[in-house]
Amino acid sequence: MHQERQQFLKFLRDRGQRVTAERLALFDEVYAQHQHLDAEALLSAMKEKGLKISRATVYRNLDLLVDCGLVRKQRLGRNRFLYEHVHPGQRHDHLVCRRCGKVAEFVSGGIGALQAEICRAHGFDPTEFSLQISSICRDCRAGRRSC
Amino acid sequence: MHQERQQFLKFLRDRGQRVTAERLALFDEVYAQHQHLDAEALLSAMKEKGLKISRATVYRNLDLLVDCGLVRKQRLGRNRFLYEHVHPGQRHDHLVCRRCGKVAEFVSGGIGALQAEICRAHGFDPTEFSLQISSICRDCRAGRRSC
DNA sequence: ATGAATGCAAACCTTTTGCAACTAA
DNA sequence: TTAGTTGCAAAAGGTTTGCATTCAT
Repeated sequence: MHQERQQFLKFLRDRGQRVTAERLALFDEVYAQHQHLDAEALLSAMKEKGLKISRATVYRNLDLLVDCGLVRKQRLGRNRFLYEHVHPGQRHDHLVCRRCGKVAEFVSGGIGALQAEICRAHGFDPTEFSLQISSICRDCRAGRRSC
Repeated sequence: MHQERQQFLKFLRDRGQRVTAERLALFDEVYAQHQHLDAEALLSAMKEKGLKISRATVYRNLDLLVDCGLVRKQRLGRNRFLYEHVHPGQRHDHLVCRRCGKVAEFVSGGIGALQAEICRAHGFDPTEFSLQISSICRDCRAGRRSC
């Protein structure tokens, strides 16, 4: 995480962008959380801690963290983008419930190779893919409203 | 397609819903197209043909076709839902460019089995999944704006 | 000093919804 | 006749943007 912070600072310097309190606070918040987060959740978590940051700044800087390679941004669940900090080494993908939007993670070595192959066959970058499976979760199948 | 039309009519009758000109026209349009479509594209295609249908009716009846099992609805590309009519037998999945939203289709037997396994392991329905791989397409990698 | 970043509110885009008018059954 | 359907326009939900102000360098 210290290394990631360095990476972020270097990224900013290299592009002539500024190190602001808001950027550092957002970085910290993203690394403090270990689930998938949407921008709104991040914003209210920060406000609850008494940090002063606006919605626009959260959105703008999340995209900056994505450009920096520290954060993955994916359209998961129903309508929102979810963000998560990248875990070096261990890649995982997502299983999303089509009905309630619940997200589960899975790791599958086997699928990785097949995906890369498919990307290659269609001219897509085989190193930058992410995989998402949509289905119906147990709770929704059982008709529970809880999920 | 005649069979699908019958299926649709039966579906409506069974649920006590009505056969309207708009519903039939939308059905026809969805089956006339052989690409992924969003609601807006469908709407303007129909307007161009001189058909009278409103945006709200397009959205409402696309969901009806989904419920009927004739249409797949997926969040692809950047912001929109794309719809496609189901091809019986041959299932395919989608490769989406993260940058420009281009969608390619692929068929992979190998991945199907792995997916079902993953769904099962997490309590998700292994028969109703759909798979989506996001990556960067050739054109975007080349920095072309054309894509 | 000055160009970049922020906050605010308005704009945006896609999808959904309330309601009065219409129409299939 | 009457309950389901339509069209319109407004609302909703998430994200982006314009602009004046503030701030890092």
